[in-house]
Amino acid sequence: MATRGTKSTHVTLADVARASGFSTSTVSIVLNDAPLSRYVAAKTKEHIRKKAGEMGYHPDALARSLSRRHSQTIGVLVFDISDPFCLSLLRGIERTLYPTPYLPIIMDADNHPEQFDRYLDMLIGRRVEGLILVANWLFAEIDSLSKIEKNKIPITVVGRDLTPRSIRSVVVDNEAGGYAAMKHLYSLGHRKIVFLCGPKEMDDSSRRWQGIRRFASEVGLRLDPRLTFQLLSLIDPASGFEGGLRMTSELIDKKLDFSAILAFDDLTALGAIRALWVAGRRVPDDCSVIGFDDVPHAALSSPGITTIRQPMLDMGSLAANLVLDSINPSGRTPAKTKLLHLLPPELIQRDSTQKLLRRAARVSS
Amino acid sequence: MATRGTKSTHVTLADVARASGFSTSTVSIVLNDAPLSRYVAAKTKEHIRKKAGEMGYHPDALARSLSRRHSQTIGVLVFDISDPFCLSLLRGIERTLYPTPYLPIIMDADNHPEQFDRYLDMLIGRRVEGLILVANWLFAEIDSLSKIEKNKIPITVVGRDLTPRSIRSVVVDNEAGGYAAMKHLYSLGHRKIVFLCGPKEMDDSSRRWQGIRRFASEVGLRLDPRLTFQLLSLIDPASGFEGGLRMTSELIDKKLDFSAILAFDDLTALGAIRALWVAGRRVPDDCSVIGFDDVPHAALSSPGITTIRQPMLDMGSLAANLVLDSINPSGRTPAKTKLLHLLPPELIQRDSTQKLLRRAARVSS
DNA sequence: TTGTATGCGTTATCAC
DNA sequence: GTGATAACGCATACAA
Repeated sequence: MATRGTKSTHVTLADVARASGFSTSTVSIVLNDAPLSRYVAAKTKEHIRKKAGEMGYHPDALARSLSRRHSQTIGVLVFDISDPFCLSLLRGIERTLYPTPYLPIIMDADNHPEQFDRYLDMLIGRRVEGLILVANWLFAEIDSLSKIEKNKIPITVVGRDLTPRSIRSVVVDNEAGGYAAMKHLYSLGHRKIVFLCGPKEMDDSSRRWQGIRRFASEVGLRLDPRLTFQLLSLIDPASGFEGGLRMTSELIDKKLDFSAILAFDDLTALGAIRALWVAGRRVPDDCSVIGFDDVPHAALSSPGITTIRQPMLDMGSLAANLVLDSINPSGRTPAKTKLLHLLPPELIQRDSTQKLLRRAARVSS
Repeated sequence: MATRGTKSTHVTLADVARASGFSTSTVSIVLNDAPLSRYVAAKTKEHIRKKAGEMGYHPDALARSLSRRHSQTIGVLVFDISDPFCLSLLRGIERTLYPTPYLPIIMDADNHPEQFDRYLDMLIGRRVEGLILVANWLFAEIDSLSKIEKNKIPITVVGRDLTPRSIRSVVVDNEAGGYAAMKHLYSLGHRKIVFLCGPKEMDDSSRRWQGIRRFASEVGLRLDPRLTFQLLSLIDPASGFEGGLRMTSELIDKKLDFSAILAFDDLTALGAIRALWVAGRRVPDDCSVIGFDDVPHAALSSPGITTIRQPMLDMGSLAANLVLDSINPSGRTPAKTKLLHLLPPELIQRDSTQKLLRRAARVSS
């Protein structure tokens, strides 16, 4: 009475078995190149393979996972995929996972915490064996993460230090980055430097700021509080641009003297450059600007933006390797058990910064 | 002997049933709010729900799909996720799918055809009920698509017209876009216009070119072949920038006279702007530049780039709706059955184009 | 109002 | 060398 439905259903193992005249077990063994297939006659194998190909058989991954009790998938939950920051990160993850049997499943929370939660549930429901969280900017809803801990899914977050909650984290060394940015500007001769800091709730921002101050104090430079600004915490993460634009415009209106801008990130730098452009000031001739992150954007602007690169490809790769390793601990894990993974940033020199010209007075006359 | 393993396995329906003292069916019915749950005592429901919550029960989506014979997933296969073009597209897809029970599974082929194929197989293997292909740039491997047709999975491609292969396609009206771009430049007074066309293999490019010529012939403008360039087909899609940069530099070296550049896309426009910047020419004062696409980038440059926007959010949304609709045909499908969906582009005026100034002679002296 | 039995497509354990 | 058969976790028709 059953199974005669040729409706819209997929070709199954049983179908192939029937068509090839062998049992499902044999077919399964052959098609998977299982150890036992060594004992299967070459002819049989060939025949089965051919038949399966003809029929367009695609093994049902769901059923397979159920049976094998592994899904062979790793969830990648991105808080905001439109953040240029995470693109290379995804690439790093994918490239690392590609040669393995693990499949990344990418979900994007679109900046909505509820969505983040829902997708997290779905990922758990799909029995991902590991989880990579790409957390950028504000991302407060860590409560939901308790679920994960309950389900003992190995997890790694990248882009945010969650070690206080004992979650393994991969982040760039923001302090070193801030230090490097400041050092770069200083060594070019800049002293009157504007700081466009990120929202204060943001850990990244304060770390970078620490690095900046460390360098300043090392060389005995006083940071002018009148030149220090702070972005409001914005709901829309892309509005670093708006922030940079607004702050810089105000700065120009106030007719304060400065020769360089150190922006919290590249988007903010882009906003600052826009403000300068509107005011008719040229970068880098009239003012140097340095950013942070090295988003794809930074290289494509004119002038190209000097920035502190986060090694995003590497960070993605590392995150992927970390979860892979905690899924099946390979060999003796060197120091992979440690919680915080701090990657070194890199100064990328482009055209938006240059040596301070002799003439010191550059107040907008 | 069995099932007593408290290893690292998940909480199952049976576990909840055992713990709550009811049968798996009752638990299943309650937890799914199935029709039959109307007849279950309120107390029972509450008890079961509470228990399930406490135990951290997450239904196994794999097993569920198997049983229900729907995966409730839609595969989204992107040829190159780092292409800024596709970000908003993904957003459009996600937002449309979010309120439905369908889950998008995003995969990125990272520009590699083999990877594309592999992921396609995996998606089919995971029994996605629909497929959205985000095809940008060159993307020749349509052969693999025969698999999909075999499996009768509803499919929609966006960003490329594949209707010749009778695949439903969502694309911007490139011809209209080219026309609009040309019209914009012309109406600003520009006559000596440089054309930076895309690779000739690319359908988008030739359509845009058609639109350009149509406008030109309407107003009786002769297109100067010496000012017309064509990008080589490049393996790396991001190298539109390089192409624009190189072509424009050569152009400047040749000391040809021009007052505007119509670039095939925003990246190419950005490259052109860089070349102008390097040569010390200002945009838009010395030369207007118009792009195509309106990638996020375009708004953030200084000057902001005037461009022809592809309504990517809408395109994503439409694609998602189309596959949803062919999964379960809702009501009388108006004209959703048609193959080609052409969306209108929109001129976004920013700062990179302006009225041609009176002084005509602008050969680099 | 709740429980029992069966099937979904695979894999794995054992017999033959 | 190959073929039955029992899980895997869930949903559901049918019984009670």
